Amino acid sequence: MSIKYAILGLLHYKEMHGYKIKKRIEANFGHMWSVNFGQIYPSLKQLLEENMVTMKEVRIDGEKGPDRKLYSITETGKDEFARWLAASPEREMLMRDPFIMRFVFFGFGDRERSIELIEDRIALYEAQLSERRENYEKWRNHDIYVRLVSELGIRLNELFLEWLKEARAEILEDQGQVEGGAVRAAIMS
Amino acid sequence: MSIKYAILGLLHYKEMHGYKIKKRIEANFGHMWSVNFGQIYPSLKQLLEENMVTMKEVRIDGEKGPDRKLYSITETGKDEFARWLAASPEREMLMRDPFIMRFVFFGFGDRERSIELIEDRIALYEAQLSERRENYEKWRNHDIYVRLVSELGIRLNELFLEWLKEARAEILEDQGQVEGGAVRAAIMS
DNA sequence: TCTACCATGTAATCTGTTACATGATTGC
DNA sequence: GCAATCATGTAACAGATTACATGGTAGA
Repeated sequence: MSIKYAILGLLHYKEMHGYKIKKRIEANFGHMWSVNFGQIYPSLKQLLEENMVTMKEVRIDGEKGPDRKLYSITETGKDEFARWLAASPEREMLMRDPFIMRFVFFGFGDRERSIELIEDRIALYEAQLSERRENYEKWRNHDIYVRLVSELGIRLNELFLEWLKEARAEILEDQGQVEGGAVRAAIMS
Repeated sequence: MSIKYAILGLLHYKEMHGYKIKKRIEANFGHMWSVNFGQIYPSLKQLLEENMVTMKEVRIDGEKGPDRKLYSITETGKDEFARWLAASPEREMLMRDPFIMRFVFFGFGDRERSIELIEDRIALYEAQLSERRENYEKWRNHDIYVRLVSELGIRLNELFLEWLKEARAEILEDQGQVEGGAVRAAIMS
C-alpha cells in the first residue's frame, strides 16, 4: 500500500493530523493520486500499530473542531521509508480514463454527442490547468523534486488539451462516419 | 464496471472468446488499461446473466486447447452500450504511478540511487515507446478514434521520456541536496 | 438557516490482483 | 524436456470508493 509510504514521506516534513495529510496529498499529487478518509484513518491506525508513527492527542482551545491527533514519524518509520524509497517501484503506472475508454468506441455512437463530450473534457482540463499553474507558483520554491512533479502535472495537462483539440478538429473533418460502424467492423476483423 | 462496457464495445466488431477479448483490450489499451482473467471471465458470466451477450460453445477440431466459448452481443447489449457511450464519464481519470510517488520524496534519499531509478524508468519507457510505435502502424488504418487514442499513447510516452531526461539533468546540476532533508523541512513547513 | 469546511472514524461494497487448478500445443 | 502461449475458470486477498455517523465553526 503506497498510501502508507506517502504518509511517512509527508511526516518527514513535520507532524500532522489525518485531515491535513489528506489535503497535503491532494495538493502535492492533485489529479494524480487521490485519497479517501476511508483509507487514511485506517492507514494511520496501522502505522501506529507497526510503530512507524507516534500519536499525541491535542486540544487546541482557540481552534474549532474535535481534538486533533498529531502523528509524528519514528526512527523505525524513517528506516522503513528509506528502504522503500531506494527499492524499485513495485508496479507499473496505472492510468485509467473512463473518457478514453469511451473515446475509442465513439465510432459506434453519435458524432454530435461525441463532440459534446470532447468539449466537456476540454473545459474540465482547462480549469484543471489553471489550478495547476496556480499551485506551481506555490511549489516552485520548494525542493527540486516537488517542483519537477508539479511541472510534469502541468505538461500532462497541456498535452491532453492539445490532443483533445486536435481530435475534435480531425473528427469534424472526417467524412468516414457511417451509421452502425459497418465499415469499421469490416476493417477491424 | 467499465470492463463490461469494453467487452460490449469489442463485441460490436465480431464475436469473440474470453482469452481473445483480453488480448484485444491489451492491444487497444496497452499500458493504459490492463485486465486480468479474474475479471474477464466473471464479467462475461454476468453479461450473459443480464442478457447483454449470448454464448455458443464451439469445438474447433484442428485447433488446440479446450472448447471455445464464443460470445456475441445482443440487441439489449447494444442498447445498453449506446446508453453508456452517450453518458458523461462516471469518474475522473485515475493515474497512479508508484514511481512518481517515490520521486516526490527523493530529497530524503540518496541522490545516486535516485538517478539509478530514473535511468531504469528511462529504459522502460524507451522500450514501451518503440512497442507503441510498432503498434501504431497496425492501428493507423483503423477507425479515426482508435488511431487517435494510439497517438495519445505515443505522445504521453514521449512526454514522460522527455521529462525524465530533463529531470535527470537538473538533479545532476542541483547542488541543493543536504543530508536528511533538513533544509527542505524548513522551507516546506 | 443552510452550505461549506474542519475533523474523526466505521462499514459495506465494489474493483482489481494474485495465486491456484487444469490441460493442450508449439517451438527451442 | 521445458518454457511459452492458448484456453477456461475459481478463490483469496488487497485496495479503493461510497455511504454513513458525529459534531463543531464560519460565512452568506
